[in-house]
Amino acid sequence: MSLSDRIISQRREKLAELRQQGIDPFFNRYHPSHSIAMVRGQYDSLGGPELEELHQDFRLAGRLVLIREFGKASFCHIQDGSGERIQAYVQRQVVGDEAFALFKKLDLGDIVGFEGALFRTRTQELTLAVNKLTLLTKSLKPLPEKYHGLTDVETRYRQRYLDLMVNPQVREVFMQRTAIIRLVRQFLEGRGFLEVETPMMQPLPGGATARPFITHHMALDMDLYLRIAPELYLKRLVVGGLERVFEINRNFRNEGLSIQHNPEFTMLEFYQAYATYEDLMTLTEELVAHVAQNLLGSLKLQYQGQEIDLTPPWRRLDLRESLTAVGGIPREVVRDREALVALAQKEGITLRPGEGYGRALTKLFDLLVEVHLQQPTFILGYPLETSPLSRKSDTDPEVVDRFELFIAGREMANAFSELNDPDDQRERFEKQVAARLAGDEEEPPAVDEDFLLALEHGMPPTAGEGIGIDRLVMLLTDSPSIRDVILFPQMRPER
RNA sequence: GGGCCGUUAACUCAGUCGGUAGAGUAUCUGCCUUUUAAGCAGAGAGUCGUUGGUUCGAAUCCAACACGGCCCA
Repeated sequence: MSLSDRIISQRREKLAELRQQGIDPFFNRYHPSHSIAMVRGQYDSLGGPELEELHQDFRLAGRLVLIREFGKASFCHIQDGSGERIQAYVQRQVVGDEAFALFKKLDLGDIVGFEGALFRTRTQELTLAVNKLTLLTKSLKPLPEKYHGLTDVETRYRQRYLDLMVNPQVREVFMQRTAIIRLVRQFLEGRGFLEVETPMMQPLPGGATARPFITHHMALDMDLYLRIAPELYLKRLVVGGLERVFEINRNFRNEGLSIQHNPEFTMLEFYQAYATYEDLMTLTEELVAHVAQNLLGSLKLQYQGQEIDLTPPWRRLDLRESLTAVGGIPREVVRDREALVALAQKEGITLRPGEGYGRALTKLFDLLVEVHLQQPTFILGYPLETSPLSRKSDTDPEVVDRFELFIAGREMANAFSELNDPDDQRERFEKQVAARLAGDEEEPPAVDEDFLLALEHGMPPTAGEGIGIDRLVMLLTDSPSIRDVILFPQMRPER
C-alpha cells in the first residue's frame, strides 16, 4: 500500500470508529463565542492572575495545526478564520477519559471546537484550558509540513486553500487586496462616482486592443465575446447622464501568461464628465495616495528592494522626450519618422501593415524606457495612430490628450480625454476594421454601430481612465508575480 | 513559439564517479501533566514526472513528451 493510501485509510478507519461510537465526524451546529483574534486582542495583555479573575468560558473553533502530546495531557494549537492561532491545553483529568481518548485520535488538519478558560503557562503563553472538546470536521488528508510549510508553487496555486492554511503572508496579501479595492471604492464614491456593472459578454469586443475569448449563446444562436474592456458601455452611461461612473470587474484577454499577465484580470475603469485627462492626472495621484496612505500608513514603500515614493506631484514626461531622456535615442532620430521606423526594425520590432511612426514610438518606449520608470511617471503625448478612442490634441493633431502611468517599470494606468465626435470615431473604427481585415486579430471585426449611435446623441466632454487592480495590488503588497495576487491563477490542467 | 532551470516519501529537501533509495517533518506503536518546530525509543511508507534509448547495471547519461518557474518574442 502506498504511503498516501495508508494515511488516508488510517484516517478513514478513524472516521468509521468515530461513527461507531456515535460521534458525528462532520458535526453541524457549533457557534464560537469569540474569534481567536478577538481573544488575543482583548486578553493578550493580561497576566495570569488577571485571567484567573475573569471566570469566563470561551468557545473557540478552528483547525488543529500543531499537537504536542504527553501521556495524560496535550498542548495543541488551533487556527481560525481570523488567521490567528492560540494554544490549548487538554488534560485527561479535566475532560475525562472518553473525551481524552477522542482527542488522542484527532489528526492535524481536523477542525475542532474547544471550550474553556484562559490562563498563562509557565512560559507566559496565553492558553485555553479546555474543559470540553468537540470534533467538528474530520480531515482525511495530511497537512503540509509544520515548519517549512508549503513552498511548491504549483501546489500553492492549484490548491490555494493549502497555501492559505499554512502561509500566513499569503492570507495577508489577499486581505490587503480586498482592502485596496475597498479604499478605491471609498475614494471614488466620496467624489460622487456611481459604481455600475456592464456586460461581460459582448456582441463586439471593444475598448482595447487585444484578442478576445469567444463563446456562444445557444438560445440566441450567436457568438459573444468575453469583454476585453468595459469602456464603450461605460461611455454609453455617460451619454445617458450618469456623469461619474466606475466599474471594478474582470476583463478577459486571450494572450499568453506571464509574471504580469493572467487571461482574466481585474480592471478599474472610471469616467468623469466635464473633466480632461489633465484633471485625471491629479485625481490619479490622489487616488493612489489615498489607498497607499490608508493601507500602508505611508506614501513610501519598498517594491522588490526598490524604494518607491508615491508623494504627489508625479513626474510628467512627453513620450518622444522620454525616448531621448531615458531611452538614449538622439532627439533628431526621434523626430525623423523614417529614421525612427528604421531604428525600430533594427531593434527587432515588427510593424504590421498600416503601422508606422506612432507604433514605432510606443514599441521603442516599451523596449527602452518602460522598465526604467521606477518612480511614478505620467507619460504624455501618445500618437493618434495607437489611440483610437482618445480625443485629438487641440495643439498637435498627431497626438492625443492621453497619458499612461508607470510605476516600478510597469504600466499601471491609461487615461484620456474621450473622443466624443461620432464622425471622427467612425473613421477610427473603420481603420481598425481595415487592420482586422488585413489580419490583425487584436482589432474588432466590425464597426460598433451601437456605440456610434450613442455618441450621436451627444456625450459631454469626458475623461476616462483604466487602472489595473492586480498590478496596483502587486505594487502595494510587494508581490513579484500577478499569480501572487490572484487567488486562482490560470493553470494548465494536470495530467 | 524559442532559451535556460526544476520535477526523488503526504510536506521540506539530500542523493558524490552509473553499482540494492536517504534525512527531517508528518503517520503508526510505546513512555511522558506547563510544552513552544517538545523530548526519548521503535516501526511502516517510494511508478525517483512519463515514455523510450545507451549500459551487465540508470534517480544519475541521452532523446522526446508532460507540468511548473524565469527570461525572450
